[in-house]
Amino acid sequence: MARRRGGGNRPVRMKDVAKDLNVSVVTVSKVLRKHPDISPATRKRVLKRIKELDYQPNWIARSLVTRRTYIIGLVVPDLMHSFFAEIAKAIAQKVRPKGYIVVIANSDEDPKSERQEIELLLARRVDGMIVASAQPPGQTGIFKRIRGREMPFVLIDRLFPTLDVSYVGVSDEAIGEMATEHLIERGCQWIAHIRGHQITTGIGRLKGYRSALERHALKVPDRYVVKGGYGDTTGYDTMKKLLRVKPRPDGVVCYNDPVAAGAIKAIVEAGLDIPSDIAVIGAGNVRYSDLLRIPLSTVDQSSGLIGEQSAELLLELIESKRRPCPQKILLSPKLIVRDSSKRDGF
Amino acid sequence: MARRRGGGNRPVRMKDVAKDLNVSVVTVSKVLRKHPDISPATRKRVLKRIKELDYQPNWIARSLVTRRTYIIGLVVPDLMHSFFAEIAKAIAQKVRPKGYIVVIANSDEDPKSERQEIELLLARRVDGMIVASAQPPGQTGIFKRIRGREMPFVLIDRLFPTLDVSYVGVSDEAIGEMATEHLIERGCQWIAHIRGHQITTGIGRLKGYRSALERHALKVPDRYVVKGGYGDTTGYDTMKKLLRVKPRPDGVVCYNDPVAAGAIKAIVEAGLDIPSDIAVIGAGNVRYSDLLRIPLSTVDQSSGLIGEQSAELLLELIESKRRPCPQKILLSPKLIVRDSSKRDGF
DNA sequence: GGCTATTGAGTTAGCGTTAACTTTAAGGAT
DNA sequence: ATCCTTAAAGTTAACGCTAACTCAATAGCC
Repeated sequence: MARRRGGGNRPVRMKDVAKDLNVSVVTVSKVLRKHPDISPATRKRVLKRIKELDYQPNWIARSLVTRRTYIIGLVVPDLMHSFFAEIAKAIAQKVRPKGYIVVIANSDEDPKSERQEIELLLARRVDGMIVASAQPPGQTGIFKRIRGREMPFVLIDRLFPTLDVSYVGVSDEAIGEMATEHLIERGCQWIAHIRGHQITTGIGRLKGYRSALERHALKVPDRYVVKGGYGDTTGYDTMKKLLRVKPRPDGVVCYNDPVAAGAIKAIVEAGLDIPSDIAVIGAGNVRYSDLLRIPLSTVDQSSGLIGEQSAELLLELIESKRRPCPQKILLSPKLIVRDSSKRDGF
Repeated sequence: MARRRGGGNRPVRMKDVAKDLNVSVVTVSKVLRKHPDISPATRKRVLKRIKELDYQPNWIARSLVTRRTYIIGLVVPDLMHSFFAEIAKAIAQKVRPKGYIVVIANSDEDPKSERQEIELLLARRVDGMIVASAQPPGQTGIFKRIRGREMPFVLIDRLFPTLDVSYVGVSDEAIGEMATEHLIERGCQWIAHIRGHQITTGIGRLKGYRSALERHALKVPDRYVVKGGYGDTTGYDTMKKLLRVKPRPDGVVCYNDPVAAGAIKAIVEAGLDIPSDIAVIGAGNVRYSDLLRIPLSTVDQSSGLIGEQSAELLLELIESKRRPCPQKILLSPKLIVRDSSKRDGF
């Protein structure tokens, strides 16, 4: 009994292509998959008919059989941060030629919401995932769950050292060190640090900040290190607090560029000059960083490269039969000096 | 004959849940779909077993039967423009509770690449699409194709007036008018305009710019209107050209904020003061706009609202049996005055 | 008590494709 | 002529799920 829902003209199926050609569905399927079975003559006939009917293979049906969705999940903490937007773009560009599409999930820096997003992607049976995680350092449960499902995945930006998984990012310690080192060279003595939350990147950069100070035998009390968030508003608020610390800081290493942008606003509003009173440096080399009130010195994390490399790694994990060993790729940060730190050294 | 590929422990299926419970697969399916057939007792037993086995329904198989993918395609010209990133975020947030995921495709402002992305989404049989199109005004072929496929879709940001489709955005003419009007009020006489390319938004804003000038009986020669691109670099270059126009413009209406940011850079580099020498206004109220070198006046396009509304519209199109009529929603722009235009009027 | 609803299941038949196997016909070697 | 190989198809049975239908048992009614 023909059972046909909805009145509309349904999409063309292989069956339709095969019918007037007097070939079987399998023949059409084989043509599409470039199976060597088919003779050039038949292939040509089939291809012609496919074009005539504007046939497009049904990915869903195909997925059901092959167990491949050709969907890649990307989980980021904040798509509006151009750092992640650029990564997303690079990933999509990299995987597109191979037929993959990218689903982007936002966690809003919330560990729980991130876990939900990941669960959803698991349920959707994506072929692999790339995750910039907002989980606190110890919390690796969700990653173990991903691995339990035998789902290929690559972590980016935020490293979980105890976990043996593929990773692409820059060394956060190097970032913190490079930024701090730069301010020291520029003659800053009382260098403050607006740090991120308890996630790995925040800790790494703090560590780098400390080790740079130590190497130069600079003693800076703990009150110069304050917790900020990830955005400009928190950067603004935190900087205001820092301005009351005595002696006043003459340099600030910010967790990232948005925070730095907020900090700059606070400093300018206080009537102070950047960089002569206070030098500022951020991280991430966010778009517009050089268009800010005071062009912002920053440490570049080469987001495009992170996207590309992670996509490459993931594709390898997905497409190779024998799962390759997890690989950790550490890219090196790059110092970009703009006005916000351009002051004479000693 | 059992035919089982790959050694691994395959995901749990309905069959597995049903087996030791002595119920049929359909019963399990009905429980999951909240079908009223099932008694509370059976439902409970099934739910318990589902949890025990950590069963997750297979979306692919479900899609094949229901002809619904619960995937929504979003096509934007540039994900790195925070205007679009915010829209993307808002859309994802809106549709997530209903079980949809969002696939983001970047067209890079290239009409051809946009068409390819749309074709891909069609082939993937997404449930609906939201498109901020980069097609030139006349080119509506691709939209007709989408409609031919009976695929629900909503245009955003860029309107194609000749097309009878759903749309959400702000009136570009209103944007251009509001921005220009503002500069006139602030006493600018020689107001230049850096316009976008030949896409609808560019034309609309130009029109608004012209009608505002007209209403105030201001005669501004055509050489004050120059074509820019969409980004800061082109804004920078174009502004440099504008600075050589005599008499020098004392106000610039920029196509969008990135262009304005570039223009600001050029003006400042030329040793001129903003806003006393030249007032600048952009459009889009991009993140960081108030953190720019000179905090940028702008016309807000309420990107979040665009995302929300378009998602709502699309869901209606998808979920209602009888396709509702195309609806055009025009949001009103909002003037945001910051330093770049804060000068005394006449 | 016989007849008709109602409840709570189960049966059957796909959805559109592919993997694995089978078939047919032609060609070549012996 | 017989056997074996190969090329070029076709057949069959899933993939995991749901829609539509069927069925049995209980309940309700006069």
